[in-house]
Amino acid sequence: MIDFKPKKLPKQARSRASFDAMIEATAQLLASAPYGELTTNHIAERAGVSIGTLYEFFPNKEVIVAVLAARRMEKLVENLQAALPATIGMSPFEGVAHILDAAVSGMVAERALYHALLRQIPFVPQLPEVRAARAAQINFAQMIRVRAGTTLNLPAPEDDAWLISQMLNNAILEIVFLDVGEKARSKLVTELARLTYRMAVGRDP
Amino acid sequence: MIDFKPKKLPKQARSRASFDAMIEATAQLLASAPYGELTTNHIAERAGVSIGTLYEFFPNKEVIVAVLAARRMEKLVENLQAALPATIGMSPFEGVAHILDAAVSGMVAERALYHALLRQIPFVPQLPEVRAARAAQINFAQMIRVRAGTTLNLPAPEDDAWLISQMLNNAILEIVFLDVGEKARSKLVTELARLTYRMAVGRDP
Amino acid sequence: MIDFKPKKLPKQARSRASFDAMIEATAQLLASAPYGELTTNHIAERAGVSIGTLYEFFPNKEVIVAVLAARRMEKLVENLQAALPATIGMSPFEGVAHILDAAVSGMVAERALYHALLRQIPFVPQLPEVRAARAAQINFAQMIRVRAGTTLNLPAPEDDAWLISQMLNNAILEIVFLDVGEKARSKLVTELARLTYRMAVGRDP
Amino acid sequence: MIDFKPKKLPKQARSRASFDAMIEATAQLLASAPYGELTTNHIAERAGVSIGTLYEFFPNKEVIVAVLAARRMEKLVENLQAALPATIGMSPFEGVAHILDAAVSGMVAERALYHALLRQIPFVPQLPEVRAARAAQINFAQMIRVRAGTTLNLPAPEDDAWLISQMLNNAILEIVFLDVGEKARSKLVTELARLTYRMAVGRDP
DNA sequence: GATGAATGAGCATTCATTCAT
DNA sequence: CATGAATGAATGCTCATTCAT
Repeated sequence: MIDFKPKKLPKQARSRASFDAMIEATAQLLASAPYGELTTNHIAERAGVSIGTLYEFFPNKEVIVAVLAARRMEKLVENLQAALPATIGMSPFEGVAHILDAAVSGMVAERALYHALLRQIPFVPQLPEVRAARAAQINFAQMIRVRAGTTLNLPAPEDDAWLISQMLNNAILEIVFLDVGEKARSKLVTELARLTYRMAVGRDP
Repeated sequence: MIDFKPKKLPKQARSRASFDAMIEATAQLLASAPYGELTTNHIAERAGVSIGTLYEFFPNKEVIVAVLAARRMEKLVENLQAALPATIGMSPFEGVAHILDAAVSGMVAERALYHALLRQIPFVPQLPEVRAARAAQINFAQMIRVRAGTTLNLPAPEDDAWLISQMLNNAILEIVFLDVGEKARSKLVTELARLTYRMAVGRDP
Repeated sequence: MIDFKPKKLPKQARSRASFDAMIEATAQLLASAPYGELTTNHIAERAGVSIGTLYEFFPNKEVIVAVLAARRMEKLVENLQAALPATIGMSPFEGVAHILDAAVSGMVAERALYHALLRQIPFVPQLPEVRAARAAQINFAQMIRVRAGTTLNLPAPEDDAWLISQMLNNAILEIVFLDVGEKARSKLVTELARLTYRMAVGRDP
Repeated sequence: MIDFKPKKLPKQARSRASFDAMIEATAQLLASAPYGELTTNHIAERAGVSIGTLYEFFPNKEVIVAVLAARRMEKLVENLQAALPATIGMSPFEGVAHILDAAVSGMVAERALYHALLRQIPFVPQLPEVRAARAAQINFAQMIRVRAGTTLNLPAPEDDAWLISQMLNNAILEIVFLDVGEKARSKLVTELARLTYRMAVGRDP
């Protein structure tokens, strides 16, 4: 397996700035052109560093993308964890909606980037950070159980859980990728929560 | 927008054979290596024609891929239409399961190809034939109404239909991409049908 | 082991010209600058072909050099074989001198090239054609036996033969590399023949 | 001509250590990979100093190699001079063998390094220290005259001396480069001495 | 003295595409 | 219709060297 780790981590302030500039340059480029057009020279140019500097920090192009993906995913997970406490007093349905909204909100601002990252780059979905984020997003059982009194009703728990998590992950992405206003998106999230509740419990909330 | 049409369509038998050979060579190559490694020279070589001949038929690489995608998607739609009559006497739940199974079965044999096509190539999901196939696959309302007596129960019909279709499309793909045996896949399809029924009707079948 | 074979051999006249142009461009460049400064782009430019054409024929830089070395070495062997018949009526001493002269004469015109090839490029001495040429050059026993009546007098035949062949090969090269006139070089060749006779027979011719 | 001198010579103990570390790091690297793969960054890393420090002492890469070559050659000359006294009571043949053995023994332990230095690096053979070492090694006349009573018998003294010295130098190197045991090498040295005696005197010792 | 981040010219190599035959 | 030699812009990456700290 390939090791998706940077060559060296920046220690000094100057390095840190260059490192971040390269990551963010990559984010910008991926948001505006397909992965196939991403080149290390463009990244360096956009970041305002020389190509040599880029290779001081990253052993190859894939690692830059991997680090970028990992960063965004970690931020996403933090968002979700930050959103959890607020669900304490909510009904299961409201709780799910709240979490889904957090996931969607965390990505809409960089729709194009997430599309490139998660739908065009072969190795990104395999990255541990990406898998962790998917897992965090779709622990719907936990979301629904937050409010006691509601029992899950899954005839084939393993399969159902896997299917629902796949569907939620993809639905979240599709909602994110959609080019609509804030309000329409919000409505979709609410409906997604209701459909999720139906899938999990077998009746309307 | 780019025009994803071949330069000229083959009329004579010999041309037809070359044309098909190139399309199928592309399918083989995409099934065994990521899109980024697909080259026109390899396609021509694998197809047993010269690179010059390739450019007689196709204006550029993207069009070959687009034609391949369109072909596969059209075949998929035909599969689905062929599966419809058999659902006449079935319950809604059985009908949905039958259609979903037809969709999955139509793709498993070329899992890797469909993965490359639908998850790695930026422009493929936008192709009209691909959109048509998605639409055909997920007209779940039609599937369920096939059997009279069951009423759909969608509080926000537009949004719910869109969401369910997205989830079904992606779930079908995830099931296809999964590396498991025939039996496990079949069980997943059945469960997917149940979850779909729950989403659409609000209770178990 | 690496395969030092060209990608494809030129068949048509046009190809042949390009192929030869690249080999000879390499010879010119190696004659005027050390191996470390040899670049494929320079070779292509000097040969008047594009860099793409170069890689049509050669899989990498080393192979071009290997083909060049093989060509020169084969020519050298032909030279030696052509020089053999003339030694028939000669004394052993004269015969050796004649062969050595053929070897030296075959290289002086491209002194610098042979220096780069045989003294600076790690893999060249291992090439089969180079080894064959060394073997052909120094079969001194055969040279001396050409004239009957003279018996070799080697106390440790194996070691002595190896040592004499090494010394002859290197002496030939040193004479070739020397920047002196035709006459001085010729005198050195004659003396080398005498010393060789002494080594092999143990007395003056 | 390029000046193969270090920028500044180390005066203090600490500098001295760094200087030596860099030279010896270069020796190690050259012994394990061809000259083309030698980089200043690797030298600094292996020596445990920063790349900046390297350029405090050496103006460029070539000079490091030149200093290394000079060091080794000077050591070789010292070896030879140390070996001379022992030849006083020997026969000419024994004396030559003794000196040749000293030359060979001085290099075998670092075969690969001497090969890189003397056969792969364009400028090394031109260095004054290298030329001096070659001269010291092959003053065979002196070796043979050490023992009175033997007269050299060289018809063309100048040419013969030059030729014999070239042949000896190269034969020594070939024996050094050879991958054989101590015993076989020793036998070759003895035979080389005999052949040398034959060349110089015209008969067996 | 010493450091090491930064540089950028330059290298080997690829590949979509053209066009003379 | 078909060929395949030829193109050359562009890519990922290296490494000798500099210079602000």
